Amino acid sequence: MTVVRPTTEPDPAPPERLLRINEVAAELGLTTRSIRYYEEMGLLAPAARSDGAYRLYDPSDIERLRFIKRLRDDAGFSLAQIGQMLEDEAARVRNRERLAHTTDPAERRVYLTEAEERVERQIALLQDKAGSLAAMIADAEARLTRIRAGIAELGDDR
Amino acid sequence: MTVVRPTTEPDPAPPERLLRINEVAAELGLTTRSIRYYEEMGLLAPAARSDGAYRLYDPSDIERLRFIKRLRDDAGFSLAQIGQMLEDEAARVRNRERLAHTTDPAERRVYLTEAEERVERQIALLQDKAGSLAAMIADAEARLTRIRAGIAELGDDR
DNA sequence: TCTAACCTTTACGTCAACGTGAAGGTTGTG
DNA sequence: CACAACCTTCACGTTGACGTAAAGGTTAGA
Repeated sequence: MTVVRPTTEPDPAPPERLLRINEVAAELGLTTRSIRYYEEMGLLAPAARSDGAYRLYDPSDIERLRFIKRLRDDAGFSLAQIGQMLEDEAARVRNRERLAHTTDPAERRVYLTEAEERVERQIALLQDKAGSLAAMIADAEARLTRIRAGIAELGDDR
Repeated sequence: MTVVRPTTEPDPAPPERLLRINEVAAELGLTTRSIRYYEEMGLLAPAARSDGAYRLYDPSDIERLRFIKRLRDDAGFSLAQIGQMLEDEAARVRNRERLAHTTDPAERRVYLTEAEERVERQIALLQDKAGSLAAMIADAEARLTRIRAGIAELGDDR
């Protein structure tokens, strides 16, 4: 697999606009308070601050927040659990810095391998939850079967 | 007060012992406070009260509580959501009475059909949640694939 | 009948996950 | 440069889901 590297860099990258907290909140359907609270709890840190200390979020922050919201709303995890799933934020920031400032394959490999392990742990937790949900569905379906058997029985001895 | 053991009577009927709140709590791994709170919130009502107003729970109450606990712990539903899933408790009590006091197939059919509908709604809600969980797992697996592709890429161009 | 171990209701305390000001600084558009 | 519309950091309020203690009644065994 050979990736073609353009010899002259015409910067095809998008403008990479940083969003302020209210824009992020509106896009994700969160409140600014929640976002700040998640930061307090160590779930994320904005990519940057403006000169006047405004929080500025990059696309990966948005992704992270979207993931947090789904964990909270869809899976029903507590923020503490989510924090464990997202793992050490400080390590993430350090890794982001290192990845941005190095082209050394060895270092990049370290970052990516750590990320791989984190995602694997996430999947394990999600699958655990999905498993117990599946068990509940199976239970409910069994009850449904019993109820329908009762109805059929009534129908038989009419 | 000697308990008669009539050798002549095979006693096919189960003892149908009613449990007090602490016995129920111990068996289910809940606190008595939680059980009383669920009652306050309208999630269940004990089958009976003793002369001295002790709460007395029958097997179907235990089943219901076990279900509540699983919805709370495994699926992460709020008590309000659980209340919706369990639907109108008063209707359940009325139906229990009616089912106990009638052998009329038509009436029994009404009770069972209502139960069927309730269980079907429960299953729908659970499957909805399971669906979004599955989507999250798929997402995570996609990210995992991307990360592994990145690692492979590093391995290739060395 | 007495007593320990239950139970009752009432009521205030706690913790997570925010909501809601207050008091003031920042941005960018006219 | 004025000013509305953002943003900042406190800091206290609220809601859900209980914990915990108080003051007293109930049960069952010795």
